Amino acid sequence: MSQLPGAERVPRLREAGEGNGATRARNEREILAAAERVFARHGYRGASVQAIAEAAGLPKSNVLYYMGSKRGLYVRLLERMMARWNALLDDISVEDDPAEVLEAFIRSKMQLSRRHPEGSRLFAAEILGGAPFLQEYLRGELRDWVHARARIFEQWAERGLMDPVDPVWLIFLIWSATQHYADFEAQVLGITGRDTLSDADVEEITAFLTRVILKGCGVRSRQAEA
Amino acid sequence: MSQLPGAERVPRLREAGEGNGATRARNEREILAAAERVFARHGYRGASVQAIAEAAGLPKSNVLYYMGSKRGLYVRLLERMMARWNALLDDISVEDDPAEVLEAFIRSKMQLSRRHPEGSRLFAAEILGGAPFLQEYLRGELRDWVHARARIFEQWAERGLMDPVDPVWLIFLIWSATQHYADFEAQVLGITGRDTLSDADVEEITAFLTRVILKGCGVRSRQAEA
DNA sequence: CCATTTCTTGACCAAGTGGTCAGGATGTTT
DNA sequence: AAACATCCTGACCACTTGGTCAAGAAATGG
Repeated sequence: MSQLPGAERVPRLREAGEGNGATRARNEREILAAAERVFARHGYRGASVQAIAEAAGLPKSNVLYYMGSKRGLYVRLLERMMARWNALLDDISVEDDPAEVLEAFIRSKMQLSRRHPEGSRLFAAEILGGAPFLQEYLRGELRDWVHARARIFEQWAERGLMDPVDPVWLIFLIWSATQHYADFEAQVLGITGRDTLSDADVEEITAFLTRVILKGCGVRSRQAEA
Repeated sequence: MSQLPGAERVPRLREAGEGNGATRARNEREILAAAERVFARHGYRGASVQAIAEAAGLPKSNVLYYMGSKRGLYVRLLERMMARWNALLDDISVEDDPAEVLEAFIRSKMQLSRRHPEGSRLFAAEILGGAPFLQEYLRGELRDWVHARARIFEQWAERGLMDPVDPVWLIFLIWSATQHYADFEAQVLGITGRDTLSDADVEEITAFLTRVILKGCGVRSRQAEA
């Protein structure tokens, strides 16, 4: 009795000339992208596998076939985002120029937010909810990452290349200011009355942030040490 | 058949000496507080009336009796938060001292995030999800609020009291930097290795932000105009 | 005292949840 | 063509969802 009408088989049309295992890759990509959107928008609890499946244009069972479970899918997305994160500003040294490094930091963080706004928001939603899946990462890897860079900022300050500001607060300042344009995009667009941020806008914001933050920290640019 | 055992009436104990209508007030307060926590943590979709009821220590039906619907409850919380928002930096003029005003702005925004972290996160979750309930507010009221203040910053710049930075980006910078400590609390605590931020921490952060941002914008303090 | 209004809450409902599974479709190898 | 592995998906399951409702409990007013 519970047979839906019109449920006869409609064979999935396949883009011409991809008989190989490319289907799997394409479907996975599609699912990950769709899931990133849905999780970012509604959080872990608020997202439904059904919604993700619809966004990816696949049946729910298929999504679960590829990804195993909702939780597994979510974790995989977080890991992908963390990998992008870790690639940021990976090698700096006391010998580098503070102005260059800080500008590169601001710029690359800004571009991460711009290139992966959904991933950025996914991460934000996870933290907002108390970081149930990322506790370990925050207290481990990321903490080390921060303190390694903080140490370098301190050494720069000691050498008189910038003001002796607290380097951890400085990192948070840069994170928050750049993250803002992904996470609060709806607010930024609403207030500025645009419907997207252009490349030129992003460039302008980057320049603004670089200028204010570098000046605010008294960074002396391109000078040899005494 | 579906009768749970142990479901006999357990009369709700009532705090001594509050026979009046104080019960209603107290229950409402309890529900709003619980709902703010749950919505902040899980977003609108991810929050369940059941979870809110449990957090408030009331049966689900009672929550719905007081609040009408999940949506109504959510909207009421948003409105409460917007009211707190609007009270911020309500009257400033070109005649005021930029340094004082900007510091007051940073300080009061910081304290809003500190005093109402759940409300802050609730707001963040709403924006993160594309601001489905706040579109109008963002494009109306809040936009006007921002542009009114932006105009004043511009006039200060014209009078040489600060650098000619884009005032809207400046407001976003202050918002994001302060908001960060509520919204990303889990991250801040994880990285700094604390389990709460003390008043002293907040004071230190406020001082840091004030110093960097004011210096970064070249704000000249307490000077009469030419 | 009774009458009326306001509160309170378990039972219930249709719809949606994450996840399983059987069985057919498709692809690959021989 | 036969054999085997992989892929795909509708039907189904137990459970949760937001919301309604009726029946009773308390408070209030005369």
